[in-house]
Amino acid sequence: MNNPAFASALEAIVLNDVQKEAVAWDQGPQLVFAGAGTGKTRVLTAKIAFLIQDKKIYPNHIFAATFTNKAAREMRERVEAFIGIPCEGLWIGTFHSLCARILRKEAARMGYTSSFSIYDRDDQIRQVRKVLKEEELDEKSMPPRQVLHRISGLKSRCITPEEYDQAANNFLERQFSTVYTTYCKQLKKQNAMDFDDLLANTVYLFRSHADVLEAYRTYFHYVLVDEYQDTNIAQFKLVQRLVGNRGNIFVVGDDDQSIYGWRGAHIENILNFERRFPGTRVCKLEQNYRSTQLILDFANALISHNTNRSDKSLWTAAGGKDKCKLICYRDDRNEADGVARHIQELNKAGMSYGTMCVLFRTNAQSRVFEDVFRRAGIAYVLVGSVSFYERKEIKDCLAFLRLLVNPQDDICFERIMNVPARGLGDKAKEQLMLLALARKCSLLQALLAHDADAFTGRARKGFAQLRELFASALEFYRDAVAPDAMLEYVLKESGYLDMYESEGSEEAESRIENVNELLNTLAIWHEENSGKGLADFLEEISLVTDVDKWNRQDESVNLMTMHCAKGLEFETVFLVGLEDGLLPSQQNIDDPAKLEEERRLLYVGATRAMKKLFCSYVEQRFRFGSIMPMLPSRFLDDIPKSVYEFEQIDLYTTVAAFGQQPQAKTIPQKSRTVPGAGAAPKYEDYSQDDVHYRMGQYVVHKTYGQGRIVNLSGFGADLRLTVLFQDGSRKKLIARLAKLELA
DNA sequence: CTCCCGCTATTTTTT
DNA sequence: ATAGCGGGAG
Repeated sequence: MNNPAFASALEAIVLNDVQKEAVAWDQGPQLVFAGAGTGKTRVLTAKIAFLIQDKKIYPNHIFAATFTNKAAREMRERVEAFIGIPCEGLWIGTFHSLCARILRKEAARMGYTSSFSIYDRDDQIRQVRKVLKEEELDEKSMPPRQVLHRISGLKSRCITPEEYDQAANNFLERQFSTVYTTYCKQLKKQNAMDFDDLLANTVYLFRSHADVLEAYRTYFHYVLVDEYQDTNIAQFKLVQRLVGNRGNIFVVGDDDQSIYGWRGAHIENILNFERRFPGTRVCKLEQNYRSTQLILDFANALISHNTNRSDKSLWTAAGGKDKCKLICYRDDRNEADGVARHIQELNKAGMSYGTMCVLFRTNAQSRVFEDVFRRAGIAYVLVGSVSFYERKEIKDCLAFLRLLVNPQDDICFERIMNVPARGLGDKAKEQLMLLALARKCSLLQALLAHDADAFTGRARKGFAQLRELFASALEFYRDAVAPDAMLEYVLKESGYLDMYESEGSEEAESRIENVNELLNTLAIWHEENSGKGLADFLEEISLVTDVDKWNRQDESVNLMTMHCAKGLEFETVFLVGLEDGLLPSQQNIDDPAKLEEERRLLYVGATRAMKKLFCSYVEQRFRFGSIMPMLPSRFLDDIPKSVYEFEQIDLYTTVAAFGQQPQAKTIPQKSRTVPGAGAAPKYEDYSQDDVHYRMGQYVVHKTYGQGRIVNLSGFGADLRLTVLFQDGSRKKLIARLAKLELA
């Protein structure tokens, strides 16, 4: 180490000897096994800072892949705080967003334009359906989801349709090969990539363009990868190409926390790292700074039953007094009641709701907890689940915007062609398809190129309307009209909002609200990103997940899946639904490798806990519309009884104890819950960055002027305010973004 | 072509 | 239980 300033800064963040060694080593490839809570982020931050300050590498020459955008953002902030200068140039993000960035730049080389669409699952399913129809294959014998899963598997291993076709040697494989080939061809024709393409195409780009690879390889002086155990083969190939034989690579991971095998993650990447990168220096971080020894005993006992792992064992210097609890409840409703009771007890003892978290295997399990918490007046945040951007009405709006950016996108076109209904059904679509085929262009382009005479029957009028709509919208787009104004115009002209307004149902009402929220978000985004365009907005939202937006809140209990919880920590954790068939999941119960992944998932859940860990299972559970008997998870057999306290909760005592709690007056709503917005507020005001909003509060907005808060919904990052402004207008604002001042 | 009824699968996890 | 889909009627 030759920079004294850095050396003292390094002292300041307090690293143990192993961590220090990991940071300061500079002789080639490095693999750091970082168990749960062993200060992985700290090491990674210090490493990047070390490269910049001590090794004098410019931030823009560093390529750092993290698992979520949130992690990337935090890492960037920490590095900046550490070295004291901004690092905008640092290439840090998820593999997907980093690849998208490269591909937008090099799109022409790959036969795309830089405004290519990114297809999400929903778009992919639609595309697969379309292919199956074209190839006259039955959806029953080839379920789109399964087809997609196989396609994704191939792409994540960088197996091209040509390569697959050559290896296909029976009827079924040949049949599938046609589907795969057509699917890829169509995506390309539509100037679209799916999530897997972002990775695979970057690999292909480097594979087929030596000059491009050379340029990037020279550009990036160092490659770092976080959560390396969850990388897939495409990501490995990408890293391998970028690094070449220079050995300038640093990866951090924990094979015990590999939980994404089902989406192509290749645990061998980390287990075979040393073989792939000769001369690797391996460090093992085993000192845990998060949990009590009692929690680690539980976790270690569990994970030691896995065979496919590198040997290690977490320990901590911290003591602890609370033994882990295992509780058996009668049914799922009881379980939620019991958890709620524990939460309220802890809360009374001075622990804020935000320090607690309920973790489950499947999203569907959140329902009961939401119900019970709402009634008990416990504020909660549901992370994940159906995200805002996956809602039907939002996808419709976005489809329209995406079409303006990429008019080749037939999937988007078909989605909104007849929404609201304008008499354009399958027949009409066929007419248009023929025209598109003849001109070798997309559906939208075909529509724009023909006047009404080209169509017959009812389609005539419908297409004329649609054409008008797009012609003016495209003009707006070319003139760079503000995106929110543009969308607003479209929604009005197309009658999209009228469609829901005339419906009058509660559901339609909430859809309109959501659309308004999108308009708001769009307006705010536009205001904050004046240099950027619609295409940037679309990319941002397509690669952002719910966890990325999650912010720790003091006043709400967190609800999420165990997958979502990776990388997070909470003082108290409730692991619920530990039953055979749920965890481990029924579909993974017979495959030893998959079973190990399920065990790791439970391990990840348990190691989120800092002080208290409550585990529970039930005797019967409401599933698939009926009550099913359940047995405790087989994983619980792995754990010696001495490690936890067992308790059997009798139905009647639970109900009695819980019945004494004051019931909230609110009528339980059966309508869908907006993430984080459905909880009945327990307190009147919400704190957010030290700003307290409450009903009736007078506020000042930068553009709308003075107004009064007339409604509050959601929590934390999702806190929404309805403000009645002086000019009489009523706006729904996202508190986090609106930057209101208190009047 | 659209609407409505009844059938079906869905619940694994996500960039 | 429920959303989403296919099939049949209007």
